[in-house]
Amino acid sequence: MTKNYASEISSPLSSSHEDYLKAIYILETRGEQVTNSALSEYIGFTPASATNMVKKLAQMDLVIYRPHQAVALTPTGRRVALEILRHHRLLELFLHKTLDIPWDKVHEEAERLEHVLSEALEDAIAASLGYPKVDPHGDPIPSKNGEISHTPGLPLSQSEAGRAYRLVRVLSQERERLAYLGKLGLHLNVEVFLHEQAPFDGPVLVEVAGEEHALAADMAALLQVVPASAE
Amino acid sequence: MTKNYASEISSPLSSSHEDYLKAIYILETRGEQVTNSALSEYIGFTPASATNMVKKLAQMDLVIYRPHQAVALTPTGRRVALEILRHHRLLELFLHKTLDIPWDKVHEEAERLEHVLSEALEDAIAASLGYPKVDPHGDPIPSKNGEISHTPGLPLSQSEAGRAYRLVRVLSQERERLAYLGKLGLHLNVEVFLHEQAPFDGPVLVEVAGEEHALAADMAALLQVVPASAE
DNA sequence: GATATAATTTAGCCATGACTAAAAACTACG
DNA sequence: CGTAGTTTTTAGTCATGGCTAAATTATATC
Repeated sequence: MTKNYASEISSPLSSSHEDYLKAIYILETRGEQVTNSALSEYIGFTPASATNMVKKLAQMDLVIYRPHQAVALTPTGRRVALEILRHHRLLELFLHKTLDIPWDKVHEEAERLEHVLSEALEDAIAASLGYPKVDPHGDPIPSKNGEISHTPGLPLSQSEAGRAYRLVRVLSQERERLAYLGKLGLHLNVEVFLHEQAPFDGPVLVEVAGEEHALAADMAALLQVVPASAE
Repeated sequence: MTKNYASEISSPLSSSHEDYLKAIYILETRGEQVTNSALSEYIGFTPASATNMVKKLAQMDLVIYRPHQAVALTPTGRRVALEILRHHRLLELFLHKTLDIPWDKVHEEAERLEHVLSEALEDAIAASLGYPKVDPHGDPIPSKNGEISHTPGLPLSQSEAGRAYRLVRVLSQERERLAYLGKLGLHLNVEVFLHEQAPFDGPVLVEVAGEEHALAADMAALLQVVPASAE
């Protein structure tokens, strides 16, 4: 299991370590405080287990932990998290483009593969895809040295009606949700026309590839779009 | 970690379980008795650890274990071993053909990936490669229902001099050895002309792509060839 | 067939990373 | 500002799968 972590890391990290760091990273980017309960709920283990692991990560200088406080990644911890995220998103795109795995299935596959991806394989995959910037859901792929771009786009639910947009990101990894969107033709980079946004968080009427569909408001909130005219 | 094991298997298997079963399978195919020491040496753990695991595998009806006797796979155990071997060899070929990973590096990569390959991914890979029969070293790929073919071919070291042969299999996974062979142009299916086999296990003089090379006898013994004229 | 040597197994230890249950510490409200 | 309720931590358990050291069993030789 060849790893690429910042050379500062002494002990090798298990998949568990990596999963926790990735989870903390993702929760951090949501802007919320990474409380113990948020973390434990996200990773699907008990709060006691989360505390336990967080303390270990703190000993390795991957997170900053003060009892009863929100956890935070250290720079090194963030590097590790971003490397795993890079693995994950490169794998998602690779599986999608090279093996035609549908976008609603790539997440769970990548979830397991990301921990056993060598440096060499990561590079080969990135090269074979032409050093891509986003995965099949529009999530940005961190660069090899831990930089990550901000994807532009606003929620469809907050966009002006009567205009055309391009779908640039879907903020969900849920299989059923993605499968549903896919069936409507709502793939990445597809053009959608926003007919109407019903008030009081009512359904959103969109047209995709000539067909009209009504989307639940919270579904539309997950669809990040840019005006279709833009570039 | 979606698994494909014969439905008879109750508890899920860890990578360790799978590694042991694969090791036992490989040792069995070598014809030798799978003693505890042979097994422990092959997998690189202590004999005590091997005994321990073999007893667990016996409880799961994956191997037959009688103290102080050679271990043997049960039909179910063989199915599991063959499935992992299928994963391994499909992955080797996939990495080699799709990502241009050299044949001397694919083994160690596949070694980690084979345990986290889902059924769906296995199928997708097999399909994308056109349901191949052998991996980049000429090792046969077990079929989905656990059949495995016998590769024809005889050791180059035992072949008649003055004739042309085609390399159909290399019986080694050692990185350096494979890298060396690759440098000489000795890849799978390449044509070689056997000039001379020096007596008393002396070097073997071969011609590959116009160049002549002297191979150590034990190296030549690992090269399985068929007469070049054959089909 | 006794005994030396080699192989195998047993017994017991350790780290990992999950868990439950109970204790402790925060928060918020009356 | 004290107490109820929630969150977090602690303490201790368990299974896993390595390990070492010691006991046992097989084997092989005289």
